Amino acid sequence: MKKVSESTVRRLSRYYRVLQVMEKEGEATISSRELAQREKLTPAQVRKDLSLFGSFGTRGLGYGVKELKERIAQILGLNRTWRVALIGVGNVGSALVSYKEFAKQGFLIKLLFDSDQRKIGKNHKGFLIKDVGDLVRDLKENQIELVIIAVPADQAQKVVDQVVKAGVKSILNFAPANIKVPDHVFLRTVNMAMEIEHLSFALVNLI
Amino acid sequence: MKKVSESTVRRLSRYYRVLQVMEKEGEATISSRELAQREKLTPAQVRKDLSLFGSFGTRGLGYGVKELKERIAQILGLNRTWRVALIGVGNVGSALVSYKEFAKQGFLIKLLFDSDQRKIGKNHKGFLIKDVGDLVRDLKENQIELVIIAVPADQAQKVVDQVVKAGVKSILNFAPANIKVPDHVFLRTVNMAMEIEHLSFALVNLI
DNA sequence: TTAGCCTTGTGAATTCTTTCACAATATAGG
DNA sequence: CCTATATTGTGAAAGAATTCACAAGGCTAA
Repeated sequence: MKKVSESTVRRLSRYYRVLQVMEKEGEATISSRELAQREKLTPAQVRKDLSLFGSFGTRGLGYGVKELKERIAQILGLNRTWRVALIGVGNVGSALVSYKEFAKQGFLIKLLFDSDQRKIGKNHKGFLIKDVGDLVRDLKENQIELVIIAVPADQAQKVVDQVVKAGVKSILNFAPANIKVPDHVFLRTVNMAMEIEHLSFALVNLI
Repeated sequence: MKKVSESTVRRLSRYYRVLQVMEKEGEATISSRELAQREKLTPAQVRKDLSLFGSFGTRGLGYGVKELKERIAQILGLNRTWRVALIGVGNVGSALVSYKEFAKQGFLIKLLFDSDQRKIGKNHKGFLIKDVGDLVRDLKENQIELVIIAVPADQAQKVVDQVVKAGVKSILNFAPANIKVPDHVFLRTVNMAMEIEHLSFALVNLI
């Protein structure tokens, strides 16, 4: 398979959302033109992206909504469930536990961790909060595949090191910190301050 | 000024964070090599990015940490404060109110809105929650420049329309919805499900 | 069946981004 | 002052992503 760029993966996610809506609306097919329109892209871009994974359109007609949706789900790994642990039950962590979209796409939160003795052992939205001290053991025992980090910035690296030690290969980090991981681990950091900085740049420079 | 790409702005945010750390560590200068190393980029990339905005390094020596930090702050619009309103005091909204990084970079939350009658009028972390029905009036009266949307997906477009009507030019959206805004409004959507989908793609395809 | 449309899939062209490579210039030490 | 070393700033080269443009194929309706 040709190299799939970051931007292509990002767009696949967007196509997937459009297709979910289209399916609900009862549409049987969608053309690259329409898909592009909905996401403010070019039809050629859509076709190029999809062509990386094979050719599943019909000339003259477009793509089967259901079929294309299934295919993208398969590409993105959404046609299965993932065992997720969330570390840090503060404001952000707490919001993420309730975030419906995760479960909808098959990301099932199985474990919650915190380091605060007052939280450990308590029930939070149906989950027992576990001690971050037992992280390595518990992640392994529960075959966690994916971890979400929502701890304060100054604890993030230490926690990530434990997560890596437990053999987890994929980490989504919400701590505003510069985390280092070995090459074989895939880390994505979401920094909300960076997003808002982009907006202020736009306000200052573009508008 | 030459066109500044999305990726460049994103990297400027990252440089800014490194420089904050460097300044605290008491470093007076930093070279493009060191800055690149810390962010896993190439020195040429760093220099190209900075050169878009002028030349403020010294050959043979590097960049003055304090000076460069100030300069990037100015470019990104962080050398001032912004008046921010947050709409939707649910799980995500609530987390964002407490998110320290915003205030640290000068994004000051001035108003909170919700549509839930049980929340309106109540105090939330020191803010009076206002009625989303009065959005247009209150945003104008309080000279809000930047709005953060954290309402459920199905209400997002309606709320954004009001925000645009109030003359706000910059919107940060956390609702998992496809929002449309006029060309003169700058919208950024953070979709946490998309971020985690990237991780599952990596797990399925790359690792 | 044929004419008229429409839409995919994809090489080629174009545009955008990153990296290279080096002249220009600063510092440090003798 | 001179030499060795470091580092910027930037055209040019290379590489990546996007868009163009069109042949190939399929649908509809008479």
